Amino acid sequence: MKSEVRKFQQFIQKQNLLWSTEREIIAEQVFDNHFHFTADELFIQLSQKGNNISRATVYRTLELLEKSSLVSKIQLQSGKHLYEHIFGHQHHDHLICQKCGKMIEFHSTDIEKLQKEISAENDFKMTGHCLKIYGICSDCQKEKQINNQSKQKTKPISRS
Amino acid sequence: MKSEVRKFQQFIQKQNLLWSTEREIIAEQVFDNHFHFTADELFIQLSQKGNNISRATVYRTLELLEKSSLVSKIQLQSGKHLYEHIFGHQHHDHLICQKCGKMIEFHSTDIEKLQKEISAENDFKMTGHCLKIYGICSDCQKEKQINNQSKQKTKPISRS
DNA sequence: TTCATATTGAGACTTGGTCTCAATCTTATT
DNA sequence: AATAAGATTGAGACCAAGTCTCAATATGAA
Ligand SMILES: [Zn+2]
Ligand SMILES: [Zn+2]
Ligand SMILES: [Zn+2]
Ligand SMILES: [Zn+2]
Repeated sequence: MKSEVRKFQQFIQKQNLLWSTEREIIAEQVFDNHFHFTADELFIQLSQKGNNISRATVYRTLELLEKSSLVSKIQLQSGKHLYEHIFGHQHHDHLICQKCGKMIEFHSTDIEKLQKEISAENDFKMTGHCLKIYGICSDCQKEKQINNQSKQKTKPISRS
Repeated sequence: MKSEVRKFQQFIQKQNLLWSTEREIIAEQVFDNHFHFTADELFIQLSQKGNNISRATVYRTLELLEKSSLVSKIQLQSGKHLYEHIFGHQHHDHLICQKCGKMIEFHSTDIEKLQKEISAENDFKMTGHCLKIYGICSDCQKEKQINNQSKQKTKPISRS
């Protein structure tokens, strides 16, 4: 069992919930995914590996993983949600390419500090934040020129 | 006709679209709403005033209003969307109370500048951003103490 | 082993929003 | 004012993502 999965198990037990095989299988898969994924993509991955775990359980478990702070959910402008695991990594925010969907992670202690200051000024007890910068990544900027000649060479990711 | 509505009309015409009575009625209502609202709330408001405008048209017009930059859409953690009009105001971001749904607007030129720097460092052509700080507003912090005696006095806003 | 309780799967259901298309409206042109 | 081309609309079907229900099953404590 991966160490992150064990952490999740500890969280579940600390909450007086039960540790089920479904929860273990789902968590293993989540921590195997080294990129952002949707709930449904995860469900399909699990199904394809022969697990007969229902969509409801996948959603329920993702919610628990989020509560455990081992996984975070990202909202895209389209309204869709992505998940990513956090291996005790530093918190990060995202640059999101509106053309190809690519996400670049960054962390700015300056921005984080400013947020805390703004919260304090407003007598607001900050619990979290969400910062997404939208735009066009360097690859897609280049592609624009190429596409002037040969239209639409790479397929855009549908989900973005 | 409100001046913001006239601006919307100009936008519509500049795009070679048609200025319909429905678009005018919807825009008037949008600029009458001095708080954040959902698409469906707007639809109901209009219906209650006796307008027979379809949900589809409300959604279509909100999309146009967004494109015209007179209105902006805000995504909540819950996945719901709110709209707010922007009367040529300065761009702003939000502190969002997770208890009562209250939104406090703020603007930080420092944060904006840092975002531009981060984008430049990543060779990313920034087109927009979304910053939301979540937490508990000062009112709700106080209420916590009151609630220790008399439980749940004010009803939380469901949409948050 | 037994029992109380938590979890699960299947699929109905809900929500928020989009799409379709015939009827209607707008605008430009006569 | 009449016409015509094209844009917009309303009604409701449709869709995707996610939640809910509930009977069957699994878990963990005693
Ligand atoms: Zn890109
Ligand atoms: Zn990430
Ligand atoms: Zn509050
Ligand atoms: Zn606002």
